[in-house]
Amino acid sequence: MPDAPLLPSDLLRTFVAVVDDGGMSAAGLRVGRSQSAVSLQVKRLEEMVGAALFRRDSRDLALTPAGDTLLPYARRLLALNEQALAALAPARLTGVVRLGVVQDFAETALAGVLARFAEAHPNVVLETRVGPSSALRDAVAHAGLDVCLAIGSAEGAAAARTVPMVWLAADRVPSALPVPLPLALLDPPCSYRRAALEVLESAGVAHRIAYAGPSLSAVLAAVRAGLAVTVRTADLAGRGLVALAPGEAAARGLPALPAVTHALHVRPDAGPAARRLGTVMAEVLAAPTAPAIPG
DNA sequence: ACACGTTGACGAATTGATCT
DNA sequence: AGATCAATTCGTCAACGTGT
Repeated sequence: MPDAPLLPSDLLRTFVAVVDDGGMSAAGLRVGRSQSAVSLQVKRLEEMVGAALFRRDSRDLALTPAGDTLLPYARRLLALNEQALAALAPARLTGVVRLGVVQDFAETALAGVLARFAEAHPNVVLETRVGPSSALRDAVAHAGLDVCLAIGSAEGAAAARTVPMVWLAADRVPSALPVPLPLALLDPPCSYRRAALEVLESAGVAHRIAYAGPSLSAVLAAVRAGLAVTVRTADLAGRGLVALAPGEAAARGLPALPAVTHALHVRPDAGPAARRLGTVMAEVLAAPTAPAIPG
């Protein structure tokens, strides 16, 4: 006994397109075939199933009972086809992706992004580097990195979002801060450092740099210890740190801060694995519940 | 006249049989 | 196993038929 014929996916896709679009000409536009090719494909499918699928009443195309029966199966087969391709897609990505992030991102959302990406794309090797925004952007521009998350201009970025800067202090911050205000800041170049110094100077608030260094962890440790306050984004709060609400900050004589832009840059000729990482990170940027991603 | 589907002619790509 | 060639498949284009 001969095997039953297999229904080709392209014929099923055309069949569904004719139903959904209400005609062969429109279906042809959708499936990228001429109208006559669509007509032939429908005819071929009808020959394979041994029944007419459409009733040709004048110019109206209506499904026959056989067409009605086939339609849900066709949709399920096409959906399964898509699912199979989607299931195989992660395994197909291979290669090395070089990612650069600023320290704040390394302290917060990076672990989650790396875990999520590694689970979905186990054959991709991720090389991650932490550095200042300007160096990261330069590296992407000169092919030293494939993807980077930096702060600053969103020009040319694959994705971006703006997040408010906040004053960070130790858990039990006193209602009256010391004068001059002790600050813990990263060494320049640092957008947060620049913003903090600018708003304090323009507001005429006396201040001194109590701690400065290249390590964000050390800056946060100094704040946690109550030695100083600093400026970052709210997602760094917790574990002994609080983000002061604008009212709380104003009550302590701290001036309002500007917002900061987080920008995702992807090398224009990056490979598919790097582009996929860029998509994952853009989703993190766009997610309303995701932690802020400071630079 | 126009829109839409069908049909026939033709060409390119693919498949399968055959040969070396 | 690889090369060759005829048969088959499937696409487009153009002409045609039909209904509005």
